[in-house]
Parts: sequence; structure tokens; C-alpha cells
Amino acid sequence: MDQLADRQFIVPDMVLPEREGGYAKGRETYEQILRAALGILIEEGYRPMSMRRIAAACGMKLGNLTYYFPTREDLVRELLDAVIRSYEIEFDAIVHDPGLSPERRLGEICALILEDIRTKKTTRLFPELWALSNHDAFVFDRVQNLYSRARESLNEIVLEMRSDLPLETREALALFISASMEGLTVFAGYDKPFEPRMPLLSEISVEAFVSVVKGFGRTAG
Amino acid sequence: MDQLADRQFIVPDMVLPEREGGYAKGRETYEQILRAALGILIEEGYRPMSMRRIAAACGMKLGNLTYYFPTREDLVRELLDAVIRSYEIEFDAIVHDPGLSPERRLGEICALILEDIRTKKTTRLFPELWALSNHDAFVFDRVQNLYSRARESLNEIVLEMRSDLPLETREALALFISASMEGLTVFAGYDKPFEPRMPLLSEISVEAFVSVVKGFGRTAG
Amino acid sequence: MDQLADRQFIVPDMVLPEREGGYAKGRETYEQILRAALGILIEEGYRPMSMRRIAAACGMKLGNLTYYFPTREDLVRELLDAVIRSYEIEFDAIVHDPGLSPERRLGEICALILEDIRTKKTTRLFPELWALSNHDAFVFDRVQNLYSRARESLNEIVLEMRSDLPLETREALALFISASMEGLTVFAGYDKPFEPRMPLLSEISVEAFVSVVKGFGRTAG
Amino acid sequence: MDQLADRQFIVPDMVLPEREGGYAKGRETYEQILRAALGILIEEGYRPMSMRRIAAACGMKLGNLTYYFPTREDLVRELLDAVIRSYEIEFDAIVHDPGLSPERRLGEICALILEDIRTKKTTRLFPELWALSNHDAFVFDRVQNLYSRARESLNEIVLEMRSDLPLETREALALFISASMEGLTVFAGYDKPFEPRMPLLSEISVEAFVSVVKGFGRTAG
DNA sequence: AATGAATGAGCGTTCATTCAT
DNA sequence: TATGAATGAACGCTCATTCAT
Repeated sequence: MDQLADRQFIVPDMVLPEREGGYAKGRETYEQILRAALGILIEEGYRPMSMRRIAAACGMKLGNLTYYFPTREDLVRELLDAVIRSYEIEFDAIVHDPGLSPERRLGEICALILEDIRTKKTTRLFPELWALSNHDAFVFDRVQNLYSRARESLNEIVLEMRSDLPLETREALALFISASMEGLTVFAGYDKPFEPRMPLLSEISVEAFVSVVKGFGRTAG
Repeated sequence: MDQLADRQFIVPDMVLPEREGGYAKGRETYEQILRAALGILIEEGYRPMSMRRIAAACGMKLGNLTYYFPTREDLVRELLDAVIRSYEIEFDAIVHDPGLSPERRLGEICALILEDIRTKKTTRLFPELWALSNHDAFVFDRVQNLYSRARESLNEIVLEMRSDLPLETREALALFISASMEGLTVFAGYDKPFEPRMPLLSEISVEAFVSVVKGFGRTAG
Repeated sequence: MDQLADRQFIVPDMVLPEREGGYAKGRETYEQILRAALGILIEEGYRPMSMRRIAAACGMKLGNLTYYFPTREDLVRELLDAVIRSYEIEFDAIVHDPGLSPERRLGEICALILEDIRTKKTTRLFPELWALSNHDAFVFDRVQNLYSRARESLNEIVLEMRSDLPLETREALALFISASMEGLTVFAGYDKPFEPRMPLLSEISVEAFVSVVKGFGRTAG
Repeated sequence: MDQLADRQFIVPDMVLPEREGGYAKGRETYEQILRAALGILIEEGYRPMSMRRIAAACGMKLGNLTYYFPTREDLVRELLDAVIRSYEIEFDAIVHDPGLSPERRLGEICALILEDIRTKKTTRLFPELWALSNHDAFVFDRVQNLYSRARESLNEIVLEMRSDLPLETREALALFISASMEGLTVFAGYDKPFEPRMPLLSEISVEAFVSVVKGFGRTAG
């Protein structure tokens, strides 16, 4: 529990790129804008996240917003970049404790991810990303890249557990594990009908993942 | 394979409501509009699906579109209703063959659903629905209702396989199975990176589902 | 009081023109349309009185409305014609009882008109007519013509009371009397702030009219 | 006559509110918009006074108009406010010369008001206001408030002439005087049939007002 | 670094009108 | 008589963008 709280504290909502030159004030405003945009995206969706709406949420005038982000596309991309980067950092920070058995590590990773899924931010944000990525190559690449990185730990664990399997199969197992959990967003994410049953779902997930990794190709497929 | 072709043939993209009065011409136009709207939604997304865009796609004038759908909301709701209804029909038609073992039936259901996920329609449509449902109660209800119906068969199978488990656990298992597959949409759906590996993923999924249902609560959770 | 009730009963809201040919059904529909239009005009104003709104209020389809009134202008003119005609009839029916003194007759006429001003119909309708007549020659003519007829009785009475005055002056007196009462519409008409004081205002009006007619040009103007 | 000319010169068509911030150019544009709107309202009426029409009259694009007045309602309200304010100022400036007898002052007030009635602006504007106020609470309040202020001088004069009368009666007398003149708008205002006879009507009005105030309740009511 | 002003395109909607059925 | 279908124009409004200040 403390750990969760810590994570919430440590992991920022967005990770901004280094920004050469400029005063501190500008940097603050830049952050404020992206933060406001993210807030609207989460609370109201992608469509209402207009330049005007963002400017209003920042208490600034439209003209100034376009000073920081000349076009809406700029803003959207930097926003998604920053927010996706935060998830990358989150995933990279995930336990690599070699003292634990692979099963234990798998269990912990899944627990962390499923915790994250229940946050408002993740529940609201990712479906938007999935929808956008269907029609926007930039978002598509960025999202698939994020997931690719997120599967690295899983791939390692699967390798440890099943070095007998070919790469393709191991990757597919890791993908299944990752996708499986993502799928729960819509059903057990923030404010979703099965949110209260997330602990049970978490147990089920982990058992399913462990047993399929252990057993795949050994019993009658 | 033949069966897939048959299904594609039988199951329509949308199931339109009865429409009282009006000429045949009007009925055709009505269909044409919803079909055009669905096409745009799939090909370009929700935002570009404007009244003007739809009218243009139909080769008709905006005014006439509003004759059929006085407001955009009317159109959107009737569209989602029609398209979701088609999935309901699809799911309701799913195998209930009592001659098969529950495991076999589970395998077949999953195969059908994962086939469906690879279609352009499903891959494109559902992420939009998930995103919309985060900010629109109507869509939320409609989507959750659809999934609830879709889980009925799964619940039956889980019950057959594990009548020893309490309802809540069985429901969670069915939900996990359903959510798991939905999650694959983003990774192995139409035009997605893992689409070619769907057969392998399908195998993995089914084995994971079977083993977790069989084993949950029996081995060390 | 009874008399007022009677008048309300006798005087129709609109007086339709004779209409050659056609079945009774058509005549009824024709009336229904104008009646609905008048209702909307009174309750909601001129702007909301659209063809669609009228058709809806009649429970009929737009197409049928245009069968009876090909253009909106047709409808508006026939409506104003009919409604103005009803006022003409009302004014023509006004007391000519030669047994009464001119003062008494003036008092009665004024009482009737001021009663009428308090009706919702008159309070709502006439300001619309005044506004319209500023920009529409047809309405202008029709309205001025109505008032011209309405002043006839007044002119007669003024003549009886002041045969010494030249025509122009007598006409101006009649006009003043008529205009004076019309002006009360905005202040003491239906739902207006001074509506409850209409009896007192009526007294004042009549006394002002009598005294000015009697005294004009005799005292030091 | 000189006085009239002066007044026309001094009293502006509209009195704009203070406007915080912004460049001089913006202030000019703001004025230009309201002036154009008033012009259309007077020349063509309320209905044709559309956002597009106003923008066109200003030689600007619709988008810019909404920069100054985000909604049409904003524009209408600020317009009516500004124009009504100008009348308030006009009325407040009205003669209070205590050297004159109440009768003389009454005569002068009436002369000023009846002069004003003959202006195009007043003749065209007020019927629109009366019509609007029947269906719009904001306009209703604003208009009745204006008239209430306009009656203040009249109430004072009536009090001086008839301190023996109760308040209610004095108020009714003032209202009658005011309403009486307003009523002349439709008949003797700008371009109306009796406009040329306004001097005679003015005489009649004043005599009627003076005699009813002096005589009310003294002779046989 | 920020605001003010303006454009141009597009949005959903309402409307009067026309005509086939 | 009456409805159904379609058009074309206009409405108020929102938006991303540009540029002067």
C-alpha cells in the first residue's frame, strides 16, 4: 500500500522533454498547458480538448497558447509524447529483483499494471490512444512502441521460465499477458462495473499467465 | 474457413430497426446514411464523422440528412444501436452444441471472437466505443450491455466446468476470458503488428483460459 | 361582466374569408392551421411561428401545410387578414345607441377597448403588428386601415360634441383618444405591471378624453 | 428648434459600457458592430438583424463578430442596454427648471417626448422592444425599467399639481400621460400617416393631460 | 512572454420551398 | 387531401490559425 502511494508520488503524470533556452516562467507555462490539456483529455475526452478550452483552463488567452504550441498538432503530439514517456518510465522502473523467482516477479509486475489500470488517468487515457492510433500513424507508432518496451520485462521472465520455447512463442506469451491486462481496462478500470472485483481478477490473471507460460506446448495444445 | 465465410455472409454489419411508414426509397436512403456513417467511423474515426461528411458520402444534401436524422445525436445513437445489435445477434448465434465438451465449446467461442477481432470493422469500431463510453453514458450502457450478453455463453461453460466455484468467481473468470480477448484488438487486430500471429495467440489464449478455469483455486493461488 | 363574457363568446378570434369549392374537411384544416399559427404568434411570438412549428402544432406534416399555404407569406397575410378582420367586426359592433349622450357613448367605447387591451390576444398581437408594420407595407396598410375604421365611431362622437371644430381637429382628437388607449397596451395589458390598475386608468382616460374634447380650443390652449 | 438640434447633437444613439483593456482599434470595432446592428434593427427589423448580416454591414467576417460578441444574445443585450441607456440619459436630462409652473414643465416634457417619437430611431425601435418584451423577460425588465425612470419627472409634476391625490392615483395619472404619448408612435411617428399633424396632436395631448390632472376626482368622475 | 484582433472553414441545426407519391 | 423526400440557403456557433501589438 505504501508502495502504491510512493509510486503515485514518484511517477509523474507527464515527463517533459528538455527544453533549451527560455526562462523558467516559460517552462512553467509550458508545463501548465500540457497539464491542463491532459486534464481535459481525461475528464472530457479528446474532442473537447480544443485550443480554446485548454487556454481557458490555463487562465490564459488563446494567442499565448499558440505562442507555445503553434498548431494543435504540436500540442497533441507533445502531450502524448510526454504522457507516454511517463508510462515508459513507470514500466522501466518495474521490479527486476533477481532474488525473486520469475513467477513472483511476474505476479508483481501484473499487480502493478493492474493497479495502474484502475487509475482514472489510465482508464480514460488509453482508450483514447487506442482509438487515435487507428487513424494516426504517429500515435500508432508511439503506442506500439510503449507497449513494446512494456513487454521487455515480460519477455525476460518468460525466457527464464521457458528457455525451451522459440522466440516467437515466448513473445506471443508476453503479448498475451500484456494484452490480457489491457483488455481489463474497459471492464475493471476506473468507474467500470468490475472495478471492485479487480483483486479477484488480478488473482485470476496471474494464475492464468503463470499456468499458460508453464504449460504451453507441454500438455495437449 | 468455410464457416467464417458463411458467418461473414450471414451476419450483417448493422441491424436496422423497423421503420413505420415511408416509401421504399426512404428506407434505402436511411440505410445508406447509416452505412456511410459507419464507413467513415471505421475508416476515419469518430471526429470526422460529421453530418456534412456523411451527407457528402451519400451524395445527398445536408438538409436531407437532417430529414432522416434531425440531430447528430439521433444519428449516432441509431448507428451505434444498429451496429451493436449486429454483434448481439452474432454472439447470440454462437455455438451451443451440447454434444461438445465445455473445453471444446470454449475453444470454438474464442476462435470465433478472435476471428472477429481481426476484421477491420471490429478493430476500428471498438476502440472508438471504448473511448466514447468513457464520456457518454448512453454508449457506456450500450457497450457494457453488449459485453454482458457476450459473456453469457462463457458463464455457462465456466459453470459446467467448475460448478464448485461461487458465482462471483465464475463471473470473474468469464470476464477475464472476454476482456483478455478484447485486449488483443489493439495488438493483433486488423493491420496491427501481431495480426499475423493471431493463430498462435489464439492457441495461447485458449490454453490459458482452459487451464485457469480448470485450475483456479485448486493449486496454490 | 355578462356582457364581457358574451363578447368573448360572440367575437371570434379570426374571421376567415369565404372559400370557393373544396370540401368541409379542407375548410376545417384551413381554420385549424390559422388557429394554430395565431396561437404560436400569441404565445411565442412572430419568429417561432415557422411553417414547421405550425404544422407540428396541427399534428400534420409540413407537406400538407404547404398544400394549404404554398408560401409562408400567404399564411402570414391570411392570418393577419383574418385576425384583423375579427377586430374590425368587433369595432363595428360597438355601441351606436343614439339614446345615450355622446359622453356616455364615448365612455362605453373606451371601456370596451380597454377591456380588450387586457386580453392576452390583444396584448400579444398588436405589438407584433406594430413592429411588423414598420417594415412591411402590407401589414402597415392593414393595420392603419383597421385603426381608421376603429376611429369612425370616435369621430362621430367628437362631431356630436364639437361640431364647431374643423374636421382636422376633430380627427386629431379621435386619433389622440384611440392612440392613448393603444399606448396602455404595453403598460396595463395582459400580464403587464399596471394591469391591476386598469379600472383606475380607464376612469382617468375617459375623463381626459371627455375634458379635452369638450375643452379643446376653448380655454387657453 | 435650436434646442432640438442641440439635443440631437448631444444625446448619442447609444451609450456604450466601459470596456476594460483592448486597443483603440478594438473599441472602434466594438462600437461599429453595435452601430451596424442598431441600423439594421431600425431599417429592417429584428429578424434580419442576424450575426451574418451585421458582420457584412461592418465589412468584417462572421468569426470576428463572435470575437466581440460570443453569442447573439450577448450582442442583443448589449445593444438594447446601450440604446436604452441613451434614452435614460435623455430622460434624466429633462427640464427640472423650478422657475416654471408645473403646467409649463409638463408641456415641455411632453413636447420633448413627442419630438422624440417622430425620430426614425424611436418610431422603429420601440415597437420592436414592445414586441420582444412580450416574450423575453430581459427585454421586458429593461423596457419597463426605462419607462419607470421616464415617469419620475411626471410623477413629480403631478404631485406638485395635485398633492391632494393619493399616490396610486398620481402614479396612474403619470402612467396615463406616458402611455398616451407612446401610443402616438404608431400613428404619428416617423413616416406614419399622422406625422404631419404631430403639432396639433401635441397641443391636444398637453391640454388633455393638464385638464385631467387638474380635474380628476373633482368633477363628476 | 503575452494579449488583441481578425480570418476562414467547418460544425449542427432550422427553415421555406418544391415535387413525387 | 395528405405524406414523403429532397433541396438550398441561412442560422448561431466553435475552431485552428495568423499576425499585429
